[in-house]
Amino acid sequence: MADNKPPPPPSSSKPPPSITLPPRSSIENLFTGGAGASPGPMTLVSSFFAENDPDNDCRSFSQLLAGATSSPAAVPNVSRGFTGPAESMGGGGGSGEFVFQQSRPAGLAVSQSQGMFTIPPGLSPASLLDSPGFFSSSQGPFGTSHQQMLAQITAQAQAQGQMQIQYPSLSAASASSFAQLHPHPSNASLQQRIPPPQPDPKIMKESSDISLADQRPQPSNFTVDKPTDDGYNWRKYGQKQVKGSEFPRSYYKCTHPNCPVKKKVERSLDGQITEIIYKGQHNHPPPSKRTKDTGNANGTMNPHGSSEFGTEGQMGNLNRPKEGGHLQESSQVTPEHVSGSSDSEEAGDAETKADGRDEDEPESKRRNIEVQNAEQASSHRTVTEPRIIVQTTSEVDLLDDGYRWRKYGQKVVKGNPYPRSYYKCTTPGCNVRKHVERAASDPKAVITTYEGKHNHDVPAAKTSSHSTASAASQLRPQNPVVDRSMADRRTEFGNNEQQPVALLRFKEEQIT
DNA sequence: AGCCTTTGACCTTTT
DNA sequence: CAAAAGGTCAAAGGC
Repeated sequence: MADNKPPPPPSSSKPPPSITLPPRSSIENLFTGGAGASPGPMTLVSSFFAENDPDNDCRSFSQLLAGATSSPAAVPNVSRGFTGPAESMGGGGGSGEFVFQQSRPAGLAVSQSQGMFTIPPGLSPASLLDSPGFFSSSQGPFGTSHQQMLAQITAQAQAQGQMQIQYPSLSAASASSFAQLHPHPSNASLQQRIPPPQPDPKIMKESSDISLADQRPQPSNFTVDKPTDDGYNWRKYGQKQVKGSEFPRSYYKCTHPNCPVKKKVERSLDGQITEIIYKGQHNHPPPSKRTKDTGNANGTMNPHGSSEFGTEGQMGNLNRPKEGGHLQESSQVTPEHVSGSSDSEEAGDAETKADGRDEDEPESKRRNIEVQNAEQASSHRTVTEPRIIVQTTSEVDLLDDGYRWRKYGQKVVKGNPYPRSYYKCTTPGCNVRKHVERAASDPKAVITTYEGKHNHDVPAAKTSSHSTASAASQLRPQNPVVDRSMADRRTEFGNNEQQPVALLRFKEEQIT
């Protein structure tokens, strides 16, 4: 503590960064709850989805997507965008319960206020990490993308001030693959930075049911000694057993003087990082010569990079000048995220306020917490609750969740030229379904809604592969839609030009 | 010597 | 207002 003295209690003064959805009327509507009360996670979700229209689910998503992706310009405000809603989110209104077919959004992992990214159990982290092709060709252009993605994710986390990355059960595999992919020190940084590949404990718990756990690779692969090694230097200042989690949570602070950034890391018993939550933004560049860190990353993957990205506005200066083109690219590519996510809680306080975000800080934070709690709570093994994932462009690859899907329907939703498609898990006995919808405004933006929980492991990769590729390939889904979207994204990445604004992906899972 | 981790206690926030 | 949970402090010890 002495090191940095974060202003007052972090929690109180810092507003949670939020991922933002562009302030769209529709979105607002969604959130408009009415009551001003701070919405609980559920409420949040409910609000999120609540709509009058019977089709609302669809529309909501579409709208959301539209809002999210539609105007890049909007993106920058995203964070704030949510703010509005957040306030209005009150929930109440609708509170209603959002009913998505049978599912109820219970645990919403949306980080509206904070930027929380949750990768639902069904989703393979691998997908995250790997993009079809990306991983396999880790060094190829796509590889870069992949890295960028990782960096972005991490960055967003930082940028947003608070990020939660959860990895689904699959993650293990992916993680391992990931590790394999990045055996080198330089890569190591990635691993460390992206400890994420590890399965979310919560999810794991939940999913343990799912059994993906079985597939978990040896933690050793991705287990990072220092979960915290993300390019910055951290000092552990506490550890505690958190109630909803069977795993202890460790608290880290950036050792850089005056840097308010904190990080909470949860690890499974085997040492795998199950969850990392960043708070605040670094107000300094990552230690270039991280002695400790293994290679940190060549700048390319700096996690901070992420922060940098994210913080662009705030930390713009710090932005990494050259993190290999990758970073820049990514940063460029995802300014939106950044901006959107950029809000950070602590670090960003001042900035945040400056942004205008503010005011709700406490609330937002609270909300964040709620959301998290909700997740945790929901994450119990009992059920998989629906999760909403907000992804940024870079995360597009996430669409690939590693499972095999068969399209069984398609429908055109009003207001959206793109049909949304219905898929069923092809595994016998598995009733999981998934709905994929593209944003009207941006076909690249895809909302995926999952229903049910897989009762089986992720199908092995059809093609085999090597380590690196393998993971990716394994996870790679065969979902056409996914592929398409991914393809699109890839294209984008390849071009580095498109910067999709924000890709929102909503995933919902429910246990029967 | 410096830095980091560990860990029990204390403080803050939430319910 | 009280209890519970989360988060932080700070001394002690290790590397």
